[in-house]
Amino acid sequence: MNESSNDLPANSLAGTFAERLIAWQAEHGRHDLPWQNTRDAYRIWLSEIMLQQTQVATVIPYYGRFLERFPDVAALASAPQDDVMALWAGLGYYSRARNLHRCAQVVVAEHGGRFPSDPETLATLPGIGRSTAAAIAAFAYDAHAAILDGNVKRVLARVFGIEGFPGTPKIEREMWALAESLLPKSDLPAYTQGMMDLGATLCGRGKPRCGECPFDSDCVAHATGRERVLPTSKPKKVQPERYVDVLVICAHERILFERRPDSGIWGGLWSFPELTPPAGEREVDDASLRERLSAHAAALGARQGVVQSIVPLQGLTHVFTHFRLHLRPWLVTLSGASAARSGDLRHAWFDTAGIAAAGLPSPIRKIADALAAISPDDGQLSLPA
DNA sequence: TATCCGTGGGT
DNA sequence: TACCCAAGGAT
Repeated sequence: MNESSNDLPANSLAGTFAERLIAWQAEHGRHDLPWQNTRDAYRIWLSEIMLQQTQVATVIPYYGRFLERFPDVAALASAPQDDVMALWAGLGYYSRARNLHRCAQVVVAEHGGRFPSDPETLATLPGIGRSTAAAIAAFAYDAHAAILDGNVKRVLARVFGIEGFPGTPKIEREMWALAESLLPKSDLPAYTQGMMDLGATLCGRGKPRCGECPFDSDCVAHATGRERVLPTSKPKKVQPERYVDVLVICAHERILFERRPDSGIWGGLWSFPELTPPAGEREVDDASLRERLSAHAAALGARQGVVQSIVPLQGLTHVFTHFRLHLRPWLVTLSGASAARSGDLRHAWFDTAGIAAAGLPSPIRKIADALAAISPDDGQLSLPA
């Protein structure tokens, strides 16, 4: 079947789309990002994973630190997961880091340490979906494969006037077909980079610079004055609120941390032990709350001493994609002569150096940093700043 | 198929 | 301020 027969819009642009994009990329695209100018599939793969749902400027420092610590896939595969998580901390979407680690191990164990060259095989690896597989294959091996990320969706929606939220399966199917029909026969790296560059620079979400665009005269959205409404935005809904009390348990100049389970929010990272209020009992009285806090803290820190004081710290609200989390930290100071070590593998006492090296989610890092600023006199905490 | 999964920047 | 959403994938 001829792929260009039915799925292409009746648009004269279709025949020259790739040529014009490649020419524009050579002249106006980006050529000096840290992960460009290499054919090393490891480096390309690492960048693509970090760039999933994450902007270029955010990724750059993480990418450099990561490569320095893990220069090749073998180094990453043999590293402890905790080291990987610590270098990823702050970047978000932590399942990416766990999948990255697993993927490296699979590449070493099952592919001789070399990334597969075809997109179908790449897409079977952990953390690599259809679009990421196409990007890796195109950049590293010149594969004839289409990407479909946020940039491409925005460009296609505007240039070809595609209505409807691109997150729905129907629109997404249309866009995959269109993206594949537009592929050139050669120059796949330049073409793929061009789609990303156009979407990230001229054809950005906010104010598209249509005057500089190679498709200016052919863009449906521009011709109809719909640059600002295409692509159709995601239907919004009210996000739920969650409340949680966290225990900042301090004893012997150390703080107790709890490793979060792999599944769920902040999976695999270190956080403070938490106390989720019973549903519908948000407004429990202060005394009973303190009683529960104290009991929980005493149970966790039993071998470190007895609860000496409980002091509320500055709370904060963290906004996630699908809910808002209200964090209420309590500083619990234990007193006692014990110098016992931490108990189980899920818990660990960190001093300031340990905190600095640990993989902490951003809001938890923020609370920890604020703690270090508390002087011993007014905070009853003797951690050095 | 819809939901879950972070964080930071832009408007 | 509040909202949108980024080089998406897994379940």
